[in-house]
Amino acid sequence: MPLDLRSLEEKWQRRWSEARIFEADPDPAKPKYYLTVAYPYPNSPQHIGHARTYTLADAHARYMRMKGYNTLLPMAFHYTGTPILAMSKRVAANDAELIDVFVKLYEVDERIIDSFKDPLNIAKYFHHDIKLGMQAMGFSIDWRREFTTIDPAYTKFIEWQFRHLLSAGLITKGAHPVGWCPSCMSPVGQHDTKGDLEPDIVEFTAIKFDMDGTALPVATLRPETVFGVTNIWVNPGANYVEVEANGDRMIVSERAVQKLKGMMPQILRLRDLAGSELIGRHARNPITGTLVPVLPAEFVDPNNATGVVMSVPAHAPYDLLALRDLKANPGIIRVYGLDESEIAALVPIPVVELEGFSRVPAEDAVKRLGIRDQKDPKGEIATKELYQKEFHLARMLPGTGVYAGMPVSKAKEKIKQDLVSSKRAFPFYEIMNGPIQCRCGAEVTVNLVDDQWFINYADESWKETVRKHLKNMSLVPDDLRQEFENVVEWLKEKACARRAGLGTRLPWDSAWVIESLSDSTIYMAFYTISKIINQHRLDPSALTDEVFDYIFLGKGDPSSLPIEREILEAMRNEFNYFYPLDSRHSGRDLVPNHLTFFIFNHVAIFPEKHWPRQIAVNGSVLMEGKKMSKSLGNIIPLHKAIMIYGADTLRTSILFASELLQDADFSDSQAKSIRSKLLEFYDLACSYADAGMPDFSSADHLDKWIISRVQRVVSQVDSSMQCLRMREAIHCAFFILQQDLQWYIRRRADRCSDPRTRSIVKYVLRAIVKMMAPFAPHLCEEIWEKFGEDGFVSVASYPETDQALICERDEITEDLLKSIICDTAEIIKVTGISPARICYYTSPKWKWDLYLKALAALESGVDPRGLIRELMKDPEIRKRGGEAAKFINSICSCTITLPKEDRKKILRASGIEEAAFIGECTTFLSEYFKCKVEVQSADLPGYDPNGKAGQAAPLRPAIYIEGQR
RNA sequence: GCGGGGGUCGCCAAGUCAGGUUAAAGGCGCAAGGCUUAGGACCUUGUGGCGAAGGCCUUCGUGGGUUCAAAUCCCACUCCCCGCACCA
Repeated sequence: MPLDLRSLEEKWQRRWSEARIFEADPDPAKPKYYLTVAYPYPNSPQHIGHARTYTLADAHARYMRMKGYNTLLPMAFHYTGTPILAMSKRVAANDAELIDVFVKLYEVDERIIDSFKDPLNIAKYFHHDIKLGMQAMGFSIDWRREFTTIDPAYTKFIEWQFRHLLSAGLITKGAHPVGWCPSCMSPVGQHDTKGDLEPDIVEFTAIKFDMDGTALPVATLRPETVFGVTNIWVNPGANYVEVEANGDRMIVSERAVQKLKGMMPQILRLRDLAGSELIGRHARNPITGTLVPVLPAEFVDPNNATGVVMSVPAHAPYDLLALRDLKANPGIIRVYGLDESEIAALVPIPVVELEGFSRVPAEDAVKRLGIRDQKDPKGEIATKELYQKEFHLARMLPGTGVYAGMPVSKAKEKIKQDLVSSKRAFPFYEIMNGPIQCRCGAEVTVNLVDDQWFINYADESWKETVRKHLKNMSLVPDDLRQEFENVVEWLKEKACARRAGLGTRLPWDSAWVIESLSDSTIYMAFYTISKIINQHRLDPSALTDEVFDYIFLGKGDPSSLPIEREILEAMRNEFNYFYPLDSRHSGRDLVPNHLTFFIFNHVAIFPEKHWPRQIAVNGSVLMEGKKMSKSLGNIIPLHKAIMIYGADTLRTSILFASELLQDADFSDSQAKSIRSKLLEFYDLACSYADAGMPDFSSADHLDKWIISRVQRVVSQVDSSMQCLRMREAIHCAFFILQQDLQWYIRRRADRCSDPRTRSIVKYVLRAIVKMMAPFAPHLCEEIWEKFGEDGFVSVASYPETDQALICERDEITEDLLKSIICDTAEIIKVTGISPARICYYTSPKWKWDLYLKALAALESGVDPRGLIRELMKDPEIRKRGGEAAKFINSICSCTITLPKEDRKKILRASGIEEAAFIGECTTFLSEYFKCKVEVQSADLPGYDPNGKAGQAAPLRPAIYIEGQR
């Protein structure tokens, strides 16, 4: 009858919970290990991708627990944010697409979907679902510490954190552009738009050219070229509007008026006018004072930015082309009554110099690409190319005042700042990937929020502290260090609050809700006290700043605080015991934000001794080689996957799929194979459950070999686990060691039921069970119990290597046997002989001497190039002449390529009694090849019809096979 | 553009930092044999090419170079993925 994995898993989950083995309390007698994983956002069920991070952390926790640490792994739920709110709005609006996702994909009962109009119900639903999944996966979590980020106590904690940041001067306020829905009157993120488009906001500089008291704001991405303006372009066929904005009069395109409303509080529409009305008028360049004409150009897009463009023909291909087109078209000049001579006099004014280009780089670009006129689509390419080259490589020319000589990349920022601060220009924001629609149907605009709160991650002294601490932190894997260092450098102000969503209100400005990446930076500290808050149902109002100051910082007088002294001290004690955090786990997508914020906030709030020690990061999960996505329909919800494969299989498969940072490819066939391997292992273990304790003193060669292998594997797996190389750990503990065990059993074919053999097999199995317990804990508990062991394997001690049980000589000889078999089999295969008699000739003594000499020489540092010469020095060898020279040649190449460890091993064994050993194996060998097997020493071979004995080398006996082809 | 990661023998994937355990682990798939009434599972073997003796040849994105020795070190090129923020 097949083993019912699910009920077995539930049984052990129940027993763990009853025995409370994963509940960790401070214990001064034991070293602690505290690790956390990023808590989930409950807006959808978790899937296999989420499971990877959690399984990794859990296996890590289980390993540390077995290593003797008082290990704490807590969990909470991140309710903060807007996506849940957005979903509830869509439910309220009866959005069929979303409801379909809930019902079909997430398998939510249709009857409760109506309750999802309340965002809290969505969060609670998936919170429950995710928690059940975590329990079904067997995660060793201390659930007494669970909380959500909208619990009043947590809210108090976040308020405390933010007041600290504020008083440390790390909170700033400023203007910030956001994607905005004018109909919903709220900011839009990716999840609020049709097609889940993230608005790509780009900042133009609108430079005000004065035209008789009314400004023409020319929008540009290249404000540094304002020195080279020859004219202004407007589209004669477009509609323009004169408006009053902040007391300024200006003329912009019809479409730009709407956009301006988001950026300026007061927009008054004065009059409409056609673009053509502007043609022929003149406006003054605010930086050079030059008066330039307004001219017509079709390439000007009234839907882009202000719809008014400055013309810099020296550096902008379109401007150059449009000017050329106009000059070549006297008809147009006449239609608008323009001054032909004035236009003829307009020539490019160079502003920057670019190596490899003439004074008018736009000319070069146009020529090289063979662009005809302003309608040619290649103009776009030329513009991009020139923009990039000039931005990175060009310098400002002497005619540009204080900016002369500056690289363009610097001058651009500087000029923009100067123009804006002197009110000669203003920033104009445009959505580059637009038009984007809000889910409500309205078109998304840009809104300039001018009272946005920021956490100032740009603060230089803060960064410096973070840099220093980062150097002391362990990063797993360390490959990520560079990336973290880069992120610390790039980080700027982070908008830390929004107008909507679930979460904690800013304590000093209740119109704002702290957003999710900002309220999740130091909550690992909160777990240490949430157990006590939950147990005592503490009144959140008692959690004052002073209380937190005392618990987390040791500040203030505890007797004056509004919490019972005993409870207060218990909280302080929990924190002091478990902090600092020993390891923080998360997916690699959180490196540029959460994980870095986590370091920043810790160093800002806590004293140095409580700064985090380690970050462990894992890659994501692919399904059958493809990225998981709703549209591909290849997202398997976790609870479904557990039903299909079982928790142990899932855990092992995910961790075995790839090493830490790589994306792990989950495949059905791989998982099924892991499951059958686990079941097979269970069967094997059960059949040895009643074996006795091994007696190492009576061990023979083969026993010593397998015992030695166990030591090697244990030591390898232990070090793999330490650096979270779980794939490697499973590989060695489960696959490699089991292969060795198979070999052992096969070699013992004749004496498999012998009690000594059985006790040795059980000894190996016991080690595998322990090493596999972090990965397949339920199955391992079951075996552990069958083995008659006391207690849970989950809290048993991790296996240790016993150096005294490593037997190098037995390892060498067993390897020798395997290589003999391999060689013999190859000869049989190639020659097609069906063997009747196999003779082995072991190496003569003089070859062994020479071999050891070669090894010793290499070990003492002799250059491989000089090895032959070194060996030839020996007079004994020279006496042997050609035979020796030939042998030396072959021995050199094989000793040089021998791994260092093996060289040492063979040297330490200083020779092997090969003939005696192979002699012991003849029964096995003749069984293996189903023929007669004999061994002779090549020193004096008795039977050697083909003269093979001369080929014998140390650990490489000569082989002679007789038989029919 | 800036930054990060990656291209390994059908697929997945170790190995690269510390060059020689490497024709290159392991898993999957495939094939043969064993077991079985059969299937599944399991065990053994094979899975670049050639080979009538354990060998030889070619191979780790491409092209060069360093070295007694290169998947690994250096240079150039090429292709793919991911992040760039207010959003979890």
